[in-house]
Amino acid sequence: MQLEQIVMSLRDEGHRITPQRIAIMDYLLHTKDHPSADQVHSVVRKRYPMTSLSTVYKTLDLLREKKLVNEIEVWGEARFDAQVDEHINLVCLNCGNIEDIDEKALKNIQAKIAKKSDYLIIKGSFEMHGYCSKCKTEFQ
Amino acid sequence: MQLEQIVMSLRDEGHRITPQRIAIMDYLLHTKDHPSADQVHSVVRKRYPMTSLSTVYKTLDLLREKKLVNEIEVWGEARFDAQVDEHINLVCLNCGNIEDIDEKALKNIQAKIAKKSDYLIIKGSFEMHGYCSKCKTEFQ
DNA sequence: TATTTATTGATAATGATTCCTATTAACAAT
DNA sequence: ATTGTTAATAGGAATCATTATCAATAAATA
Ligand SMILES: [Mn+2]
Ligand SMILES: [Mn+2]
Ligand SMILES: [Zn+2]
Ligand SMILES: [Zn+2]
Repeated sequence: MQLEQIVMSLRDEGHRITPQRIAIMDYLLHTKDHPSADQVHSVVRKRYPMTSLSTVYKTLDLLREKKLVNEIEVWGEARFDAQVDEHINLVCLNCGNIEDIDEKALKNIQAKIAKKSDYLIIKGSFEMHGYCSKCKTEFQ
Repeated sequence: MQLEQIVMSLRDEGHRITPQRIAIMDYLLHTKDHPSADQVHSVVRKRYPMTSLSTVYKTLDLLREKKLVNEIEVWGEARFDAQVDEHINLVCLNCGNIEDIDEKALKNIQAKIAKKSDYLIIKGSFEMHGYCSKCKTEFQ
């Protein structure tokens, strides 16, 4: 997804385009990190020092509503993922680094569950926890 | 797992067996709910009014360390699951109810990922979010 | 029964997130 | 280009689940 398209679709829906929103969206679109709200704030601040943490939270909310970012929780903290296609997040129990893994078998499982269960399924979230390549030696 | 076995194993490791711990373990072993710490506290209190929330938190921590309960996060709140075998938790987006689904294909996927990735995998957690049978009519 | 010390309970501290509100600024209309 | 409307922002307070602190209590063991 391109920044320009997102900007246009937001404008279409009557949202205003602000430098803060552009800065936040631009960062999310170009990082493979899965940053927390605070990390987003720190990074965006370097270029646009007038951005407040409140605004970061509200912008992330807006982007989540528009399904432009995905939100996952790690250790009681929200982490944001610009990759919105269904995938598996590998979370490092030591450093908190998150890596994406695509696994097509996921879709099959989800479809099966959706049929089997009484629930009206909206979305799935699959995480695996362990130690990343950098950390696993420390914990052998 | 039986209460008696758990009690013995805790005692073996030098932990003291208190009425509070027994009450908490007993409740978790016999419910299919996925209660929050606060819910555990409320329920246990009816039988053992001398149980504090602090103790509930500390006991849940202990049980998690011993891998006797599993912890998942829903809406920034921890929920505890006495079912520790790998399974899928269906979370209702409206009422917060959680239902278990067994899916043997999960193990295959996890094994595959463990090989494919650089991570040393410790555990997986798979959730699906939607509306339960009671709530889905309201949201059509 | 006395001793040891893990556990408890009450409450303060923490920290991520949400709420509040005066001020600012995007943008449509003039 | 200017104005008016009102969405958006900044920043500080409030919220609330969880963790930390520590004096009092009670399991375990001899
Ligand atoms: Mn991801
Ligand atoms: Mn479960
Ligand atoms: Zn790591
Ligand atoms: Zn429901």
